[in-house]
Amino acid sequence: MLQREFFARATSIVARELLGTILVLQRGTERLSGRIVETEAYLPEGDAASHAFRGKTPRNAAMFAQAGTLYVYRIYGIHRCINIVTEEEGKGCAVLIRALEPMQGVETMQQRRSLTDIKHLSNGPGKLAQAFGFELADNFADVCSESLHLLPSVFPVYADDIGISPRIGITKAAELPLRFFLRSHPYLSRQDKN
DNA sequence: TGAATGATCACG
DNA sequence: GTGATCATTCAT
Repeated sequence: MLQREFFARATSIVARELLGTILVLQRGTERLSGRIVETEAYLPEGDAASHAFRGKTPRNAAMFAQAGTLYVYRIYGIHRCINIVTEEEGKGCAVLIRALEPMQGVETMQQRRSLTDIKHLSNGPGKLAQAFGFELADNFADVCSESLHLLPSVFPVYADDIGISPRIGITKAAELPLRFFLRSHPYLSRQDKN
């Protein structure tokens, strides 16, 4: 599985290299997993779109923990989003996991999402958090652990396979190309031209 | 295109 | 204390 050193690097590098890796969550006897196909980088300095832009607060505290820490937050009063903390402890940066392709535990995901179409189970940050059952209680969880970790991509991911675009749903620093995705992948939160 | 839905944070 | 804002989703 991916070690902490993997996450303790420049955030945009981590965001890019997370594409194709497999998120594994063991809850009791059940294992859920999926292949990451879309991420966004939230940089440590000068990134006005980042929750950590104005420093540490109760909500974003996990972003200042060590690399490989899970940062879970509630958005729009309804949904949850999950991030993985990057770089050195205390810098305040992370990668948002925006979409993945379900692998193991599809039935559970279908129940949680109240729908059967696999393409719509986890093609968005709020959707994948719901499908995997991530809660605010999972904030600060260790992504380098038995019950929660990432496995290397089964297939090689070449530069040509990767698309880059501005991040979605933000109003500040909206032009920065910090969203990374597997080009033409059917499980993206939205389909891009390039 | 807009409603749902509520915590968070900056400001004073 | 107050109010604008929000790294979204879904139905209309």
